[in-house]
Amino acid sequence: MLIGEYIHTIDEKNRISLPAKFRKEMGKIIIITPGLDSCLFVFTTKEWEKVSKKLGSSEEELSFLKSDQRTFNRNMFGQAVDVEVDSIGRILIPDFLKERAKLKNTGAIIGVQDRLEIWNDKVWIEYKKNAEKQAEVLAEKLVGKSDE
Amino acid sequence: MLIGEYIHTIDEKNRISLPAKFRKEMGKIIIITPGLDSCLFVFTTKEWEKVSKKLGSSEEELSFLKSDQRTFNRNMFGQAVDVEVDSIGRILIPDFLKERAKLKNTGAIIGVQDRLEIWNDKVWIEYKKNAEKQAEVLAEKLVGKSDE
DNA sequence: ATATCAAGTGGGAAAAAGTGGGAAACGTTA
DNA sequence: TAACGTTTCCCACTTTTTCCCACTTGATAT
Repeated sequence: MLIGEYIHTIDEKNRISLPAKFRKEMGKIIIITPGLDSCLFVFTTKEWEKVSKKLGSSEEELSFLKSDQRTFNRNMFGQAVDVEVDSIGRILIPDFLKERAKLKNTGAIIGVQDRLEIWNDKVWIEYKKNAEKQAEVLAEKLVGKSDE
Repeated sequence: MLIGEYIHTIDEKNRISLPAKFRKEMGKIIIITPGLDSCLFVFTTKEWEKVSKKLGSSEEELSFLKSDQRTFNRNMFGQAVDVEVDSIGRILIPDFLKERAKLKNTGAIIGVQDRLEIWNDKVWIEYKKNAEKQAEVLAEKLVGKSDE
């Protein structure tokens, strides 16, 4: 399971180190796509197959989505790239994806269960503040459940 | 069952000793996550599996399509970390969690049934005072009127 | 009281992770 | 085909993390 948060440098060649903890699980080839909330999603090839199957399959599943999410889904396929992790664990972020997520000299790499997300680190910090508040409510449910 | 309260040092390398009484039950790998009331939750891997399963990103649906789910998952997984207990019973608290719980040089480690909590010890002391008062009030309610 | 042991704390050295950059390989264009 | 810009590969430096050893303290037993 991919968990945790790391701030890493993006160098002049658009390379960023995959945190060592994630390398084994991510494997040699990864898929980067534009994500929701102006971050990038990073999938293993295996996870990507699942995702693209589900997104592509039934119209019903898509029907309840908002229009901007539909737009996102189209982009997701069109803008997806497969990238090879280099010998010391770095990946190359194409310019158009870098711009898309407004990435600059540093980025936050987040483990979210079975995908990674890459954020502009400042945007991430801001996002987190709000997420905390919302999460507290849900967390109470969680703790309650674990006692059953 | 994990019970009791201990105040331990957090050293310059962000290490804190797991109280000896907790070590056997916690095992070799533990999961730390943000908890309620700005403390940290510490789960055994087993307990964590339960918890993360209960959240159940439902298999049929892509969890990242819903905004609330994204927020929750980012907080839940992105702010969690798995840590190995070292050979003499210490764990390492990542900076982002240390900040989140406002931990300084010492922390309170509390056994709460099947998880631990790590608090800023001063905050913990304060919290306890209130908890005591509330307990008295709640006890009276329980004994007195059956509903409000 | 002293020796012993377990628990907690601190810190140095080795190893790993992260970062930067040069040079070879590739491809494109004039 | 030569010149130029990109990309890829590899090496080297720096920082961080991990591992291990040793000291301190407090409780227990003799």
